[in-house]
Amino acid sequence: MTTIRDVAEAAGVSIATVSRVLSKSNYPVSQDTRERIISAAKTLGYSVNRAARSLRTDRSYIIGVIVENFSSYFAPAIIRGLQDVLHHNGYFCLVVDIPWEEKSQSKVVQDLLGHSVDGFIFVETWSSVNENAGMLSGKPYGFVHRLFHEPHPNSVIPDELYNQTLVVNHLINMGYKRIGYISGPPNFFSSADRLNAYCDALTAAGLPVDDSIIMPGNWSVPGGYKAMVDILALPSIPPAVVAANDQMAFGAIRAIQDAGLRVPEDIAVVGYDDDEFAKVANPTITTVNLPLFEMGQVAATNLLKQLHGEAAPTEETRIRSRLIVRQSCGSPEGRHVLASDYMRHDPNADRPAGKPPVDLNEAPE
Amino acid sequence: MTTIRDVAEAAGVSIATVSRVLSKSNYPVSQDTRERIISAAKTLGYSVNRAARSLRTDRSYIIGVIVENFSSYFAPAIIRGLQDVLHHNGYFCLVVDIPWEEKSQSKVVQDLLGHSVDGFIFVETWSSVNENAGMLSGKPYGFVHRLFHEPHPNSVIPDELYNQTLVVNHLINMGYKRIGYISGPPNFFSSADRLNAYCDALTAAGLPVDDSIIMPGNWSVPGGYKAMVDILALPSIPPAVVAANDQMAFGAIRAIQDAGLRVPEDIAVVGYDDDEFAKVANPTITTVNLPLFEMGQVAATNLLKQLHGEAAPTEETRIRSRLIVRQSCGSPEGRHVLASDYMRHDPNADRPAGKPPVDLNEAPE
DNA sequence: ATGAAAGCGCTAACAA
DNA sequence: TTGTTAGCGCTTTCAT
Repeated sequence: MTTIRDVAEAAGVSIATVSRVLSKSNYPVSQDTRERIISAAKTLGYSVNRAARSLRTDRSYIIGVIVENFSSYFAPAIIRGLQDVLHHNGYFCLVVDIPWEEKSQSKVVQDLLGHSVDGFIFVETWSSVNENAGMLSGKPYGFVHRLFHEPHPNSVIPDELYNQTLVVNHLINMGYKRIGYISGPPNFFSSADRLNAYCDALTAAGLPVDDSIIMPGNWSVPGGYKAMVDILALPSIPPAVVAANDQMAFGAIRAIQDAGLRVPEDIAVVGYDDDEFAKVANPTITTVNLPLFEMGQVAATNLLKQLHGEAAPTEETRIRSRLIVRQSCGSPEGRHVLASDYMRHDPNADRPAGKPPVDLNEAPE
Repeated sequence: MTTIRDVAEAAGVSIATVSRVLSKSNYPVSQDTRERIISAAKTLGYSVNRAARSLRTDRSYIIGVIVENFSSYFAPAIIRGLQDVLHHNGYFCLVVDIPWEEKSQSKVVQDLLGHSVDGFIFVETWSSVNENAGMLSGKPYGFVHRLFHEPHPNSVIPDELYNQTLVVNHLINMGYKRIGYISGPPNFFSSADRLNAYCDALTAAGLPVDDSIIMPGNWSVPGGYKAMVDILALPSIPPAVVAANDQMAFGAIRAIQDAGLRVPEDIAVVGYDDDEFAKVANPTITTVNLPLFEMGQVAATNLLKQLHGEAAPTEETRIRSRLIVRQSCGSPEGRHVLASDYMRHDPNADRPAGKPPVDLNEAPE
């Protein structure tokens, strides 16, 4: 490995000067020497030894990211959002996937502190770190996609009220007067938020809230199926149903079809999340996307601000989504959005502009 | 932060002795002092400063994990497998999600080298690092789930031949004599492997290989749908079809049902991957799982061996899967496996033994 | 504007 | 078995 000494020698200056240039301190260095140093560093392929820098400055440019389970639907996109911001600011992420227990969590925090991480981000973590901020030894931290517990000022979550209103209003605007609801399980705060948004949207539109067409679900496909079966057994079936997530919408659609009815002609259905179920269901599901990537970006930005000395946020940050109109709601603009347009592993999705697309039927390179 | 000095003082010994104990060197230290040191470290909440250790030993206990896109279906499970092994051996992962370009890849490698990573693991990376191993400056490395290119001795991949044979043989054992095939796109090496396995399995069973019932697909739901439409247009429709992945099986099933036929009664269908499509399709899909977690574990184990001085593997490591019998093949043991048994975000999946299950309808804690 | 040198916390070579 | 000490590569204070 080439060190700062090699560069100094090559440029004919002292290591102090090299450090001043390469560590981007704003200490004055003459333009001439600066250029000599930079070019010497480049030709030698110099790259700073972070361990040495970290030892000296007590800053590592590493952020500890602690995740409950990043095989979850949510975590990978959130972490990509985090890294998108963090990498652009010179930080790396030590990502740790921890099991549920409290104990292993504090052990991981200890170990990360040993690595001199500059801060922590907790993704989807269920347990009570928020109450134990002390163990983070003063390092800044934040949460993304908190699922339970009280609101925490340092956390970034979806704007459930706004998002759910978006899709309920879409049905209202289409002229539906009776709209059923399949809710999430009660212990998730998002269940309550979404249900409230549904009720408020109806009320705001002058429509009555009818408890008998609000069915409890549990986020799952079969949960949606069962809830829909119950709705179909009602004396008067609502012509439109909002499911609190896409999986339940998927189950509900199947229940409707199994009963010999059509979606959206007989009953319109909408979901929430914009996950794969929404894209490949038949019909494809009108929904609202979960802004996971953006949530990660914002959480990272918040942390960066704290690292630059700003105060931590005093309120939760809520991120808004957008409506995605497909077939299941029956509205005209969604008719063309077929499942057959969807390819999950499309290597061309997210491809940076200007890059040649990958032809799935051609050998690469 | 407490340092080795504080511990030495508290235990009444020199820092060298503390280091000998706490760094787990096998240098002889009397049992008595050893215990005093350990207890002092514990009461002081001491945790080694990795930057200092790393600077001194040139080992960081950090592995650089470079991923093409870890929002993919494959990456998260692989990385969990990596971490499962790595964490148990005291290593952390610096996970970096890089865009497609060659240039950003070598920059990331540079930066990771600056962090003194002890090794590299490339997950799903498409570009040609394997040809540029030089830039890793001699650090050990390995690949997981290579998608293209020539075989690389340091890579861990699914045993495509074994796995595909597993599911084809299941159909053969059920008595099917004519079995169609929907293949993956030609540029993936797994497409060729799976197709070969299908042909070999038929031949081994004394069945003819009929090119007219082998249709090209492209991994996607609509690709499977279209391929199946073509099969259904044949003068003689095979009573069973193997799709090279679950998404295409999902599309094929829908095509069959749209044609007014039943799965599995009229046509049996099997897939490959055991992804969500296999679990929620109607009927649920008989398939073979992709051993992603295990692949991660094995790759990590291989790297660990190299770090301990063993030679790198001289052949690709191929990991075997297991057959998962569900409804779509019509075999009796799969009949009870309903989509309604499936909950994607089941917080109780993978829960360590002895841990209380999470009740989705109860508030946590 | 530049250089000399101290020292971050640790490990390991050498001394006792 | 234990202690003393050099030095890993870097940043930063103090001199010049």
